[in-house]
Amino acid sequence: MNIGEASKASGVSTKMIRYYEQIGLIAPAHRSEAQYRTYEDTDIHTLRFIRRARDLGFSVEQMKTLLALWHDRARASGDVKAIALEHIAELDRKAAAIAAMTATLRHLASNCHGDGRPDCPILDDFADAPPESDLPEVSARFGRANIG
Amino acid sequence: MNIGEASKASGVSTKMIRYYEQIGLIAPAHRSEAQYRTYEDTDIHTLRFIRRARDLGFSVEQMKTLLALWHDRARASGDVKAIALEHIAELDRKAAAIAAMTATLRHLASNCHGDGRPDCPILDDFADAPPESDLPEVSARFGRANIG
DNA sequence: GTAGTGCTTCCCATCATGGGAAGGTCAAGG
DNA sequence: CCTTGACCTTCCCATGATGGGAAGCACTAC
Repeated sequence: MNIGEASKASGVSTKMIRYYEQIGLIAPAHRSEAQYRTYEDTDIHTLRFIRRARDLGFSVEQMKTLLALWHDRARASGDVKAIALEHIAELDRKAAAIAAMTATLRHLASNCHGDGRPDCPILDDFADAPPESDLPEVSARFGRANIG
Repeated sequence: MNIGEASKASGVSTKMIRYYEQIGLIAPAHRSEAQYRTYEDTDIHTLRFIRRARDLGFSVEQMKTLLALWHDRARASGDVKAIALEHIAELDRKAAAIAAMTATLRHLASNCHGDGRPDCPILDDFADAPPESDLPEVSARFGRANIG
């Protein structure tokens, strides 16, 4: 199976398959005589594993660990669960950051009549809200939310 | 006021102040004889505005528009509200994507006894879950969630 | 044998942010 | 007056995961 077929079968783009190989997430693919990468069913299985983990928001680093645990038949399920729980906690933190943003924005928007008049509480808030040091809020605790 | 003081007064790092100037989000600062950037209170006001918008998750492009509207005394509040609502919708989409991930992960983790035994439903799911085309789920609708 | 598709590698872009080097400037204290 | 240290300048590079695209082979179908 060439890389294009492997991509279709796994749902991982050819670009990403090559990238994952380059950074060592997956082993270098076998090559045909013409240096084409070739993939077996087991490789597709691995790629699907990666796809699934990626869809659940795991980073490449986490996937490296998960793949190692997957290949280690003697691993402790607690090790896997710990990674999952840590990731859940991280996602919860991001969700909380987003929720805080939307709550503030919804409040501001609800006070903005949103018609042709220039008066706008949203801009007023942006211009006059106290700097974050006054409120130990989300952005202070979690840093810049890289969710944009 | 030099850039360091402006940074402390606004909560925007010196690096980012220079960057915002470079990409045209803010006007080039006045310079001292020694080419040091100097800032007035009005500049700090603008930087705080940016800081606030950034903390609420707005992109640089959105901030550009918001700043333009802020400086336009004749703007319609509806224009501002539209941007805010669109941003809220985007944040809600991301929150939904995160919620879907955590729901799945929580379910998998709850079925994982998480002790020293190797049996692990989490890895089993990763290895055997059907490819995403079977389920028109979050990742398919919203693309790769860049929330990681 | 040629057209078209697929593969290869290599470089560049994203977005917002930080790190760090090399060198100029300023204020305080000896 | 000169040194020291803190500050400023510009320039380059890195992040993480992903895509775009070019130049050049390889393969397939007709």
